[in-house]
Amino acid sequence: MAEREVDRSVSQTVKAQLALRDQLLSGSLRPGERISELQAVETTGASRTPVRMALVRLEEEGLLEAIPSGGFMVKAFSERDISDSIELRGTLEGLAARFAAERGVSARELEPLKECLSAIDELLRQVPISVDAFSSYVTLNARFHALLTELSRSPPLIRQIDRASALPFASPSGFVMAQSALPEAQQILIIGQEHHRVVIDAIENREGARAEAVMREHARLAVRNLRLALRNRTHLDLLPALALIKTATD
Amino acid sequence: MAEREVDRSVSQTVKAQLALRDQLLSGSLRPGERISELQAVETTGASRTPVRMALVRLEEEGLLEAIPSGGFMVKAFSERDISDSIELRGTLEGLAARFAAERGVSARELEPLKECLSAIDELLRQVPISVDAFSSYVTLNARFHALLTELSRSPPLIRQIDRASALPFASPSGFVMAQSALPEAQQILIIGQEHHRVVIDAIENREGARAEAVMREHARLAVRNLRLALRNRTHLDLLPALALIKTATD
DNA sequence: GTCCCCGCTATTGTATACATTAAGTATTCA
DNA sequence: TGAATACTTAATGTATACAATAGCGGGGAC
Repeated sequence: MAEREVDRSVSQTVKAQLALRDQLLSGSLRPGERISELQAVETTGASRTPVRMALVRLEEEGLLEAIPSGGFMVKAFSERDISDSIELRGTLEGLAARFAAERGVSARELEPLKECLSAIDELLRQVPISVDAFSSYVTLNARFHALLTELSRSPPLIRQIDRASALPFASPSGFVMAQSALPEAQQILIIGQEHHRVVIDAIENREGARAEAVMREHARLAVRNLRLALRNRTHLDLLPALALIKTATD
Repeated sequence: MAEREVDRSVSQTVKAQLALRDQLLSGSLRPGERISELQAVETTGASRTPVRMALVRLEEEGLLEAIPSGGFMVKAFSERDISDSIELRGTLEGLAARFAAERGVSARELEPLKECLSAIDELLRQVPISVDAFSSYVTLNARFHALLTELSRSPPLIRQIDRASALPFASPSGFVMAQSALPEAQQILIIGQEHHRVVIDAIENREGARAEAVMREHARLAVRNLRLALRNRTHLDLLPALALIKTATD
């Protein structure tokens, strides 16, 4: 094994998993396509054992599907699969927000959330918003949702939300990008930001039901958002995750 | 490899996974305990590769936890972890019930649900209920919940509910058993059965909100149920899954 | 006597060889 | 000529050998 370059800073399994996920989300591998272990070995640089572990993990993650006769194929999703996933995630986040409100959260714990909020406000002042600002928005929004989830203090719930978000298309923030040039885009971001504000307020005032309701509404907004994006396919290239959507023939 | 008996009817990976899960739920392996690959190889009869695949799957399933320095340990759960898991599952089932109601379900699809309902009614007529009848109840109840989940016609949601149920303690039916001899037991089963009846009615009448609400209430009943069971520990041996609960010192 | 360092051992992470099965192709028979 | 069967091949499933690392124990020095 002279020529195999081995990077020992991360495990081969993790390296393979990241590489394969990249390939999946970038669209190098088409939905329904069978994934070849040997090919994966070549493209990832790891050997078969770590590659197989990565494949198992990606299957559990929901990006791959086991073929009964052996091996794995790239999973394909319908538009409804995706909108359901968004709603599902919203439902779980609603539960997290309710837990946070009911169980109580100190002002100190809410601080990072509020910082996120302000930072997003800052970005949204730009009209129309630039691509760079969008990129920052996506990061900040993801951070906001992650922090909110943490406030539930419920490891099983946090874990489950992570899994529901693992399918990257379930990330509401992602879809926004697809329509950055649409006139409705900015408006949608502003409504979403309003939701963020309300959920913090509800948690501060220990209004569990209100906190839950607004997060579910937030997800419904994201679903409308997705529909809009799919009707205006011009910017879909900004959404690598959508490579996993089934083609029209399905 | 003369003496290793190989059963070719199922894959070694699946065999190892089932065997290890058995060990976890039966309490042979204690929470927090590190799991030895070599030992697992001996007890399962599979070789290291399939054992490792099984360990990865069990980690994704939530029964094991990866140790940073390598290997896996048996995950430990607090009482709140478990009650949160039940509520989480109820929330997802509520969404499934709502989807079923909103998207419409034919009378023919509801038939199996109603059969389950009647069968459970039959069992509950026994007062007090026998251990055998309990066992049947658990099976039927699980079937009812699975069928209900299917009605949502949402693969991502079904998948997620399966995962939330994968932690077996999250199965509301399980906890009932722990208190089969308690005076409150029968009453709880009867209330649960009433919930089942209501959710079917709500789905038939396309009342999404009502269908969702009753499933969430159903989960809250299961949580009360769990608390009751834990206060009356005499029958905990009926609940192997609870072997995973952290001991009092945690 | 205690603390630190070195080396050993046990266990995991990785690579690869071997077994088995499924799919594709060619050949033969009807 | 078409269909069925057998053979070949390429892939996955399994087992095991090898490498690296972390934890532990002993010994030495301060």
